[in-house]
Amino acid sequence: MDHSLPDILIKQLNHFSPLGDTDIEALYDRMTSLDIAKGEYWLREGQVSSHIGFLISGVMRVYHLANDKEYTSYFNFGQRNPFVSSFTSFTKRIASQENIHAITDCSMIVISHADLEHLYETHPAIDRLGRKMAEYNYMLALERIYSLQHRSAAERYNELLSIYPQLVNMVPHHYIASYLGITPESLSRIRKEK
Amino acid sequence: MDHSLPDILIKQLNHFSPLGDTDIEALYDRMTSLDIAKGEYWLREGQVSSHIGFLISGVMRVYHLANDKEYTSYFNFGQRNPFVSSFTSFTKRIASQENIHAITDCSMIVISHADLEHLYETHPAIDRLGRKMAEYNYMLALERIYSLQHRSAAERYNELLSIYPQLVNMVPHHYIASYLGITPESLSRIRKEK
DNA sequence: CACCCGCATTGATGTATGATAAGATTTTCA
DNA sequence: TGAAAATCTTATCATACATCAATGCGGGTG
Repeated sequence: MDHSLPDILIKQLNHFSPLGDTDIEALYDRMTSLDIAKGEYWLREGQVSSHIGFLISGVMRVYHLANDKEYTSYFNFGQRNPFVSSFTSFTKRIASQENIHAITDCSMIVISHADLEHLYETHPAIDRLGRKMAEYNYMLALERIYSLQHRSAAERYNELLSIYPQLVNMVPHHYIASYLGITPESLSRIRKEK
Repeated sequence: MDHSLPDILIKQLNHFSPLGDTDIEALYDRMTSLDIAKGEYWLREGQVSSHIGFLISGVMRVYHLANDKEYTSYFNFGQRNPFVSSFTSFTKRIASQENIHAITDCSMIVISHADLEHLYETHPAIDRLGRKMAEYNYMLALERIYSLQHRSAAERYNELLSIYPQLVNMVPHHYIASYLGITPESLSRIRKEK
Protein backbone atom coordinates (compact mmCIF):
# COMPACT_ATOMS: atom_id res chain seq x y z
CA MET A 1 0.00 0.00 0.00
CA ASP A 2 1.07 3.60 -0.24
CA HIS A 3 3.12 5.18 2.49
CA SER A 4 0.23 6.16 4.64
CA LEU A 5 -0.31 3.59 7.34
CA PRO A 6 -2.36 5.41 9.93
CA ASP A 7 -0.39 6.83 12.81
CA ILE A 8 -2.63 5.05 15.24
CA LEU A 9 -1.55 1.68 13.87
CA ILE A 10 2.15 2.47 14.10
CA LYS A 11 1.69 3.96 17.51
CA GLN A 12 -0.20 0.96 18.82
CA LEU A 13 2.19 -1.58 17.35
CA ASN A 14 5.16 0.33 18.74
CA HIS A 15 3.46 0.28 22.07
CA PHE A 16 3.36 -3.50 22.02
CA SER A 17 6.94 -3.85 20.88
CA PRO A 18 9.32 -1.30 19.37
CA LEU A 19 9.84 -1.52 15.62
CA GLY A 20 12.72 -0.24 13.54
CA ASP A 21 12.35 1.73 10.34
CA THR A 22 12.95 -1.31 8.17
CA ASP A 23 10.28 -3.22 10.07
CA ILE A 24 7.79 -0.45 9.51
CA GLU A 25 8.85 -0.25 5.87
CA ALA A 26 8.16 -3.98 5.53
CA LEU A 27 4.76 -3.54 7.13
CA TYR A 28 3.99 -0.78 4.64
CA ASP A 29 4.68 -3.19 1.82
CA ARG A 30 2.49 -5.98 3.08
CA MET A 31 -0.49 -4.35 4.73
CA THR A 32 -3.46 -2.95 2.92
CA SER A 33 -6.35 -0.89 4.03
CA LEU A 34 -9.86 -2.22 3.82
CA ASP A 35 -13.14 -0.46 4.41
CA ILE A 36 -16.27 -2.41 5.16
CA ALA A 37 -19.69 -0.85 5.07
CA LYS A 38 -22.17 -1.34 7.88
CA GLY A 39 -23.83 -4.72 7.59
CA GLU A 40 -21.24 -6.22 5.26
CA TYR A 41 -19.47 -9.47 6.06
CA TRP A 42 -15.72 -9.90 6.18
CA LEU A 43 -15.78 -13.63 6.87
CA ARG A 44 -18.45 -16.30 6.62
CA GLU A 45 -18.65 -19.57 8.52
CA GLY A 46 -16.93 -22.34 6.59
CA GLN A 47 -14.29 -20.14 5.01
CA VAL A 48 -10.68 -20.22 6.08
CA SER A 49 -9.77 -16.84 7.50
CA SER A 50 -7.13 -15.50 5.12
CA HIS A 51 -6.38 -12.16 6.77
CA ILE A 52 -6.03 -10.65 10.17
CA GLY A 53 -7.19 -7.10 10.65
CA PHE A 54 -6.33 -4.12 12.78
CA LEU A 55 -9.40 -2.02 13.38
CA ILE A 56 -8.94 1.70 12.83
CA SER A 57 -12.52 2.79 13.33
CA GLY A 58 -15.98 1.31 13.72
CA VAL A 59 -17.33 -1.76 15.46
CA MET A 60 -16.99 -5.32 14.22
CA ARG A 61 -18.53 -8.42 15.64
CA VAL A 62 -17.51 -12.06 15.59
CA TYR A 63 -20.28 -14.57 16.11
CA HIS A 64 -21.14 -18.18 15.74
CA LEU A 65 -24.44 -19.70 14.67
CA ALA A 66 -25.97 -22.75 16.34
CA ASN A 67 -29.50 -23.96 17.15
CA ASP A 68 -30.90 -20.97 15.30
CA LYS A 69 -29.12 -18.67 17.72
CA GLU A 70 -26.27 -16.26 17.38
CA TYR A 71 -23.46 -16.57 19.87
CA THR A 72 -21.39 -13.41 19.91
CA SER A 73 -17.76 -14.32 20.54
CA TYR A 74 -16.65 -10.76 20.88
CA PHE A 75 -16.70 -7.22 19.58
CA ASN A 76 -13.81 -5.33 18.12
CA PHE A 77 -14.07 -1.76 19.18
CA GLY A 78 -11.70 0.98 20.20
CA GLN A 79 -8.09 0.54 21.13
CA ARG A 80 -8.50 -2.13 23.72
CA ASN A 81 -9.42 -4.83 21.27
CA PRO A 82 -8.26 -3.87 17.78
CA PHE A 83 -7.29 -7.28 16.37
CA VAL A 84 -10.03 -8.64 14.16
CA SER A 85 -9.91 -12.30 13.27
CA SER A 86 -11.31 -15.74 13.60
CA PHE A 87 -8.08 -16.53 15.32
CA THR A 88 -8.16 -20.31 15.36
CA SER A 89 -9.14 -20.45 11.69
CA PHE A 90 -6.46 -17.94 10.77
CA THR A 91 -3.73 -19.66 12.77
CA LYS A 92 -4.51 -23.29 12.06
CA ARG A 93 -5.69 -22.77 8.47
CA ILE A 94 -8.98 -24.52 9.10
CA ALA A 95 -12.56 -23.61 8.27
CA SER A 96 -13.95 -20.94 10.56
CA GLN A 97 -17.04 -21.62 12.62
CA GLU A 98 -17.46 -17.90 12.99
CA ASN A 99 -18.85 -15.04 10.98
CA ILE A 100 -17.34 -11.58 11.10
CA HIS A 101 -19.33 -8.56 10.05
CA ALA A 102 -19.32 -4.81 10.42
CA ILE A 103 -21.86 -3.38 12.82
CA THR A 104 -21.00 0.15 11.74
CA ASP A 105 -18.95 1.39 8.83
CA CYS A 106 -15.46 0.12 9.55
CA SER A 107 -11.95 0.86 8.48
CA MET A 108 -9.22 -1.74 8.93
CA ILE A 109 -5.62 -2.39 8.02
CA VAL A 110 -5.25 -6.03 7.06
CA ILE A 111 -2.51 -8.50 6.25
CA SER A 112 -2.72 -11.96 4.73
CA HIS A 113 -1.58 -15.08 6.51
CA ALA A 114 1.16 -15.69 3.94
CA ASP A 115 2.45 -12.13 4.19
CA LEU A 116 2.41 -12.20 7.96
CA GLU A 117 4.31 -15.48 8.00
CA HIS A 118 6.81 -13.95 5.62
CA LEU A 119 7.28 -10.97 7.91
CA TYR A 120 7.70 -13.30 10.87
CA GLU A 121 10.41 -15.18 8.97
CA THR A 122 12.30 -12.12 7.83
CA HIS A 123 11.84 -9.63 10.66
CA PRO A 124 12.52 -10.84 14.18
CA ALA A 125 11.11 -7.62 15.59
CA ILE A 126 7.79 -8.41 13.96
CA ASP A 127 7.92 -11.96 15.26
CA ARG A 128 8.35 -10.46 18.69
CA LEU A 129 5.49 -8.08 18.06
CA GLY A 130 3.36 -11.10 17.24
CA ARG A 131 4.32 -12.63 20.55
CA LYS A 132 3.39 -9.50 22.45
CA MET A 133 0.04 -9.29 20.69
CA ALA A 134 -0.73 -12.94 21.41
CA GLU A 135 0.23 -12.47 25.06
CA TYR A 136 -1.97 -9.40 25.26
CA ASN A 137 -4.94 -11.16 23.74
CA TYR A 138 -4.39 -14.08 26.07
CA MET A 139 -4.49 -11.82 29.11
CA LEU A 140 -7.71 -10.22 27.88
CA ALA A 141 -9.16 -13.70 27.44
CA LEU A 142 -8.18 -14.64 31.00
CA GLU A 143 -10.08 -11.64 32.33
CA ARG A 144 -13.13 -12.63 30.38
CA ILE A 145 -12.94 -16.21 31.62
CA TYR A 146 -12.82 -14.99 35.19
CA SER A 147 -15.81 -12.79 34.61
CA LEU A 148 -17.90 -15.52 33.00
CA GLN A 149 -16.88 -18.03 35.63
CA HIS A 150 -17.61 -16.03 38.72
CA ARG A 151 -19.74 -12.99 38.10
CA SER A 152 -23.49 -12.56 37.70
CA ALA A 153 -25.00 -11.30 34.47
CA ALA A 154 -25.59 -7.86 36.00
CA GLU A 155 -21.99 -7.67 37.13
CA ARG A 156 -20.75 -8.65 33.69
CA TYR A 157 -22.95 -6.00 32.13
CA ASN A 158 -21.57 -3.33 34.44
CA GLU A 159 -18.04 -4.43 33.68
CA LEU A 160 -18.75 -4.05 30.00
CA LEU A 161 -20.21 -0.61 30.61
CA SER A 162 -17.13 0.51 32.48
CA ILE A 163 -14.74 -0.85 29.86
CA TYR A 164 -16.61 0.32 26.76
CA PRO A 165 -19.01 3.05 27.90
CA GLN A 166 -20.01 3.99 24.35
CA LEU A 167 -20.47 0.47 23.03
CA VAL A 168 -23.95 0.01 24.42
CA ASN A 169 -25.19 2.97 22.39
CA MET A 170 -23.65 1.69 19.19
CA VAL A 171 -24.72 -1.92 18.87
CA PRO A 172 -28.08 -3.67 19.12
CA HIS A 173 -28.73 -4.88 22.64
CA HIS A 174 -29.37 -8.44 21.67
CA TYR A 175 -25.77 -8.62 20.46
CA ILE A 176 -24.62 -7.36 23.84
CA ALA A 177 -26.80 -9.93 25.56
CA SER A 178 -25.33 -12.70 23.47
CA TYR A 179 -21.82 -11.49 24.27
CA LEU A 180 -22.66 -11.60 27.97
CA GLY A 181 -24.10 -15.09 27.60
CA ILE A 182 -27.67 -14.11 28.46
CA THR A 183 -30.95 -13.52 26.62
CA PRO A 184 -32.08 -10.11 25.37
CA GLU A 185 -34.95 -10.25 27.86
CA SER A 186 -32.58 -10.70 30.76
CA LEU A 187 -30.46 -7.80 29.59
CA SER A 188 -33.56 -5.66 29.37
CA ARG A 189 -34.41 -6.48 32.97
CA ILE A 190 -30.87 -5.77 34.13
CA ARG A 191 -30.96 -2.40 32.44
CA LYS A 192 -34.28 -1.55 34.02
CA GLU A 193 -32.87 -2.07 37.51
CA LYS A 194 -30.59 0.92 37.18
CA MET B 1 21.03 -27.26 35.27
CA ASP B 2 22.75 -30.43 34.12
CA HIS B 3 22.29 -31.76 30.63
CA SER B 4 19.22 -33.75 31.33
CA LEU B 5 16.16 -31.77 30.31
CA PRO B 6 13.41 -34.34 30.03
CA ASP B 7 12.72 -35.56 26.52
CA ILE B 8 9.10 -34.68 26.92
CA LEU B 9 9.95 -31.01 27.34
CA ILE B 10 12.20 -30.88 24.28
CA LYS B 11 9.66 -32.84 22.30
CA GLN B 12 6.79 -30.58 23.29
CA LEU B 13 8.71 -27.38 22.67
CA ASN B 14 9.89 -28.64 19.30
CA HIS B 15 6.32 -29.42 18.48
CA PHE B 16 5.39 -25.79 19.05
CA SER B 17 8.29 -24.44 17.07
CA PRO B 18 11.49 -26.12 15.89
CA LEU B 19 14.60 -25.33 17.89
CA GLY B 20 18.23 -25.59 16.82
CA ASP B 21 20.94 -27.20 18.91
CA THR B 22 22.19 -23.87 20.19
CA ASP B 23 18.68 -22.93 21.25
CA ILE B 24 18.31 -26.14 23.19
CA GLU B 25 21.75 -25.63 24.65
CA ALA B 26 20.70 -22.17 25.83
CA LEU B 27 17.58 -23.62 27.38
CA TYR B 28 19.69 -26.18 29.21
CA ASP B 29 21.68 -23.35 30.74
CA ARG B 30 18.71 -21.35 31.96
CA MET B 31 16.09 -23.86 33.01
CA THR B 32 16.06 -25.71 36.28
CA SER B 33 14.00 -28.56 37.55
CA LEU B 34 11.76 -28.10 40.54
CA ASP B 35 9.80 -30.67 42.48
CA ILE B 36 6.88 -29.67 44.64
CA ALA B 37 5.31 -31.97 47.15
CA LYS B 38 1.58 -32.46 47.36
CA GLY B 39 -0.01 -29.58 49.21
CA GLU B 40 2.94 -27.20 48.85
CA TYR B 41 2.58 -23.74 47.35
CA TRP B 42 4.59 -22.45 44.45
CA LEU B 43 3.12 -18.94 44.49
CA ARG B 44 1.07 -16.99 47.00
CA GLU B 45 -1.31 -14.13 46.35
CA GLY B 46 0.49 -10.79 46.58
CA GLN B 47 3.81 -12.09 45.29
CA VAL B 48 5.11 -11.25 41.84
CA SER B 49 5.40 -14.45 39.86
CA SER B 50 9.12 -14.81 39.19
CA HIS B 51 9.13 -18.03 37.18
CA ILE B 52 7.09 -19.81 34.60
CA GLY B 53 6.92 -23.57 34.74
CA PHE B 54 6.51 -26.49 32.40
CA LEU B 55 4.77 -29.34 34.14
CA ILE B 56 6.37 -32.74 33.69
CA SER B 57 4.14 -34.72 36.02
CA GLY B 58 1.42 -34.19 38.60
CA VAL B 59 -1.47 -31.77 38.90
CA MET B 60 -1.19 -28.12 39.82
CA ARG B 61 -3.95 -25.68 40.50
CA VAL B 62 -4.21 -21.92 40.14
CA TYR B 63 -6.87 -20.25 42.23
CA HIS B 64 -7.99 -16.92 43.55
CA LEU B 65 -9.50 -16.12 46.93
CA ALA B 66 -12.43 -13.76 47.39
CA ASN B 67 -15.45 -13.54 49.72
CA ASP B 68 -14.15 -16.54 51.64
CA LYS B 69 -14.36 -18.60 48.48
CA GLU B 70 -11.83 -20.20 46.23
CA TYR B 71 -12.14 -19.53 42.54
CA THR B 72 -10.17 -22.08 40.55
CA SER B 73 -8.72 -20.40 37.47
CA TYR B 74 -7.43 -23.62 36.00
CA PHE B 75 -5.60 -26.86 36.46
CA ASN B 76 -2.30 -27.80 34.93
CA PHE B 77 -2.38 -31.43 34.06
CA GLY B 78 -1.08 -33.61 31.27
CA GLN B 79 0.23 -32.41 27.97
CA ARG B 80 -2.65 -30.25 26.95
CA ASN B 81 -1.98 -27.58 29.50
CA PRO B 82 1.62 -27.80 30.69
CA PHE B 83 2.43 -24.11 31.24
CA VAL B 84 2.16 -23.21 34.90
CA SER B 85 2.01 -19.56 35.79
CA SER B 86 0.09 -16.63 37.06
CA PHE B 87 0.49 -15.28 33.58
CA THR B 88 -0.52 -11.66 34.07
CA SER B 89 1.68 -11.33 37.14
CA PHE B 90 4.59 -12.98 35.39
CA THR B 91 4.25 -10.92 32.22
CA LYS B 92 3.45 -7.52 33.69
CA ARG B 93 5.61 -7.88 36.79
CA ILE B 94 2.76 -7.07 39.13
CA ALA B 95 1.49 -8.71 42.30
CA SER B 96 -0.43 -11.88 41.63
CA GLN B 97 -4.01 -12.25 42.77
CA GLU B 98 -3.62 -15.98 42.43
CA ASN B 99 -2.21 -18.82 44.43
CA ILE B 100 -0.55 -21.81 42.80
CA HIS B 101 -0.18 -25.07 44.64
CA ALA B 102 0.47 -28.72 43.97
CA ILE B 103 -2.53 -31.01 44.25
CA THR B 104 -0.32 -34.05 43.84
CA ASP B 105 3.44 -34.40 43.95
CA CYS B 106 4.63 -32.42 40.96
CA SER B 107 7.72 -32.13 38.85
CA MET B 108 8.35 -29.02 36.77
CA ILE B 109 11.01 -27.40 34.65
CA VAL B 110 11.07 -23.69 35.40
CA ILE B 111 12.70 -20.55 34.10
CA SER B 112 12.90 -17.10 35.62
CA HIS B 113 11.44 -14.02 34.00
CA ALA B 114 14.88 -12.46 33.59
CA ASP B 115 16.33 -15.60 32.02
CA LEU B 116 13.40 -16.00 29.68
CA GLU B 117 13.70 -12.37 28.58
CA HIS B 118 17.37 -12.94 27.99
CA LEU B 119 16.66 -15.96 25.83
CA TYR B 120 14.05 -13.99 23.91
CA GLU B 121 16.65 -11.29 23.25
CA THR B 122 19.40 -13.60 22.16
CA HIS B 123 17.58 -16.47 20.44
CA PRO B 124 15.00 -15.54 17.83
CA ALA B 125 13.87 -19.17 17.64
CA ILE B 126 12.95 -19.02 21.31
CA ASP B 127 11.16 -15.74 20.81
CA ARG B 128 9.16 -17.48 18.14
CA LEU B 129 8.54 -20.41 20.45
CA GLY B 130 7.15 -17.92 22.95
CA ARG B 131 4.81 -16.60 20.31
CA LYS B 132 3.56 -20.07 19.47
CA MET B 133 2.98 -20.89 23.10
CA ALA B 134 1.08 -17.65 23.67
CA GLU B 135 -1.03 -18.31 20.59
CA TYR B 136 -1.72 -21.83 21.78
CA ASN B 137 -2.76 -20.68 25.23
CA TYR B 138 -4.92 -18.01 23.68
CA MET B 139 -6.76 -20.58 21.57
CA LEU B 140 -7.34 -22.76 24.62
CA ALA B 141 -8.72 -19.72 26.43
CA LEU B 142 -11.10 -19.00 23.54
CA GLU B 143 -12.51 -22.51 23.81
CA ARG B 144 -13.06 -22.07 27.50
CA ILE B 145 -14.78 -18.74 26.98
CA TYR B 146 -17.15 -20.31 24.49
CA SER B 147 -17.93 -23.10 26.90
CA LEU B 148 -18.62 -20.78 29.83
CA GLN B 149 -20.63 -18.43 27.67
CA HIS B 150 -22.95 -20.90 26.05
CA ARG B 151 -23.00 -24.27 27.75
CA SER B 152 -24.80 -25.55 30.82
CA ALA B 153 -22.93 -26.75 33.88
CA ALA B 154 -23.59 -30.38 32.97
CA GLU B 155 -22.26 -29.83 29.47
CA ARG B 156 -19.14 -28.17 30.81
CA TYR B 157 -18.59 -31.06 33.17
CA ASN B 158 -18.88 -33.58 30.36
CA GLU B 159 -16.47 -31.57 28.26
CA LEU B 160 -13.99 -31.66 31.09
CA LEU B 161 -14.48 -35.40 31.43
CA SER B 162 -13.79 -35.96 27.76
CA ILE B 163 -10.70 -33.77 27.73
CA TYR B 164 -9.16 -34.97 31.00
CA PRO B 165 -10.81 -38.31 31.82
CA GLN B 166 -8.46 -39.03 34.70
CA LEU B 167 -8.60 -35.61 36.31
CA VAL B 168 -11.85 -36.19 38.19
CA ASN B 169 -10.29 -39.08 40.06
CA MET B 170 -7.23 -37.08 41.04
CA VAL B 171 -8.51 -33.82 42.47
CA PRO B 172 -11.14 -32.98 45.11
CA HIS B 173 -14.50 -32.41 43.54
CA HIS B 174 -15.03 -28.99 45.02
CA TYR B 175 -12.00 -27.82 43.03
CA ILE B 176 -13.60 -29.16 39.89
CA ALA B 177 -16.85 -27.42 40.75
CA SER B 178 -15.07 -24.14 41.25
CA TYR B 179 -13.30 -24.57 37.91
CA LEU B 180 -16.65 -25.12 36.24
CA GLY B 181 -18.08 -22.06 37.97
CA ILE B 182 -20.64 -23.96 40.06
CA THR B 183 -21.03 -25.11 43.67
CA PRO B 184 -19.92 -28.52 44.94
CA GLU B 185 -23.57 -29.37 45.59
CA SER B 186 -24.47 -28.76 41.98
CA LEU B 187 -21.58 -30.85 40.76
CA SER B 188 -22.68 -33.68 43.01
CA ARG B 189 -26.16 -33.56 41.48
CA ILE B 190 -24.78 -33.49 37.95
CA ARG B 191 -22.70 -36.55 38.70
CA LYS B 192 -25.67 -38.38 40.17
CA GLU B 193 -27.62 -38.00 36.92
CA LYS B 194 -25.27 -40.27 35.06
C1' DC C 1 -9.67 -48.55 67.84
C1' DA C 2 -12.23 -44.22 68.20
C1' DC C 3 -12.55 -39.72 67.22
C1' DC C 4 -12.12 -35.98 64.15
C1' DC C 5 -12.44 -33.24 60.23
C1' DG C 6 -12.58 -32.33 55.56
C1' DC C 7 -15.29 -33.83 51.90
C1' DA C 8 -19.32 -35.57 49.41
C1' DT C 9 -24.09 -36.16 49.34
C1' DT C 10 -28.98 -35.19 49.98
C1' DG C 11 -33.10 -32.46 50.80
C1' DA C 12 -35.76 -28.15 51.11
C1' DT C 13 -36.17 -23.77 49.51
C1' DG C 14 -34.77 -19.34 47.17
C1' DT C 15 -33.29 -16.71 43.18
C1' DA C 16 -31.40 -15.59 38.76
C1' DT C 17 -32.03 -16.42 34.34
C1' DG C 18 -34.41 -18.88 30.35
C1' DA C 19 -38.60 -19.66 27.41
C1' DT C 20 -42.59 -18.12 25.45
C1' DA C 21 -45.72 -14.81 24.03
C1' DA C 22 -47.56 -10.31 23.44
C1' DG C 23 -47.14 -5.55 22.84
C1' DA C 24 -44.44 -1.17 22.22
C1' DT C 25 -40.93 1.26 19.99
C1' DT C 26 -37.64 2.30 16.55
C1' DT C 27 -35.56 1.74 12.08
C1' DT C 28 -35.63 0.75 7.39
C1' DC C 29 -36.83 1.61 3.01
C1' DA C 30 -40.22 1.33 -0.87
C1' DT D 1 -44.66 9.31 4.33
C1' DG D 2 -46.26 4.96 5.68
C1' DA D 3 -45.94 0.16 6.14
C1' DA D 4 -43.05 -3.63 7.25
C1' DA D 5 -39.26 -5.28 9.76
C1' DA D 6 -36.30 -5.26 13.45
C1' DT D 7 -35.59 -4.36 18.04
C1' DC D 8 -36.77 -3.62 22.75
C1' DT D 9 -39.72 -4.20 26.63
C1' DT D 10 -42.96 -6.38 29.75
C1' DA D 11 -45.37 -10.21 31.81
C1' DT D 12 -45.93 -15.01 33.09
C1' DC D 13 -44.26 -19.27 33.88
C1' DA D 14 -40.45 -22.86 33.91
C1' DT D 15 -35.89 -24.35 35.12
C1' DA D 16 -31.05 -24.45 36.40
C1' DC D 17 -28.33 -23.49 39.81
C1' DA D 18 -27.39 -21.37 44.55
C1' DT D 19 -28.04 -21.37 49.39
C1' DC D 20 -28.70 -23.36 53.76
C1' DA D 21 -28.87 -27.17 56.71
C1' DA D 22 -28.29 -31.89 57.86
C1' DT D 23 -26.32 -36.37 57.25
C1' DG D 24 -22.95 -39.68 55.84
C1' DC D 25 -18.52 -41.15 54.51
C1' DG D 26 -13.53 -41.93 54.84
C1' DG D 27 -8.94 -41.31 55.91
C1' DG D 28 -5.61 -39.51 59.08
C1' DT D 29 -4.14 -39.10 63.89
C1' DG D 30 -4.54 -39.40 68.89
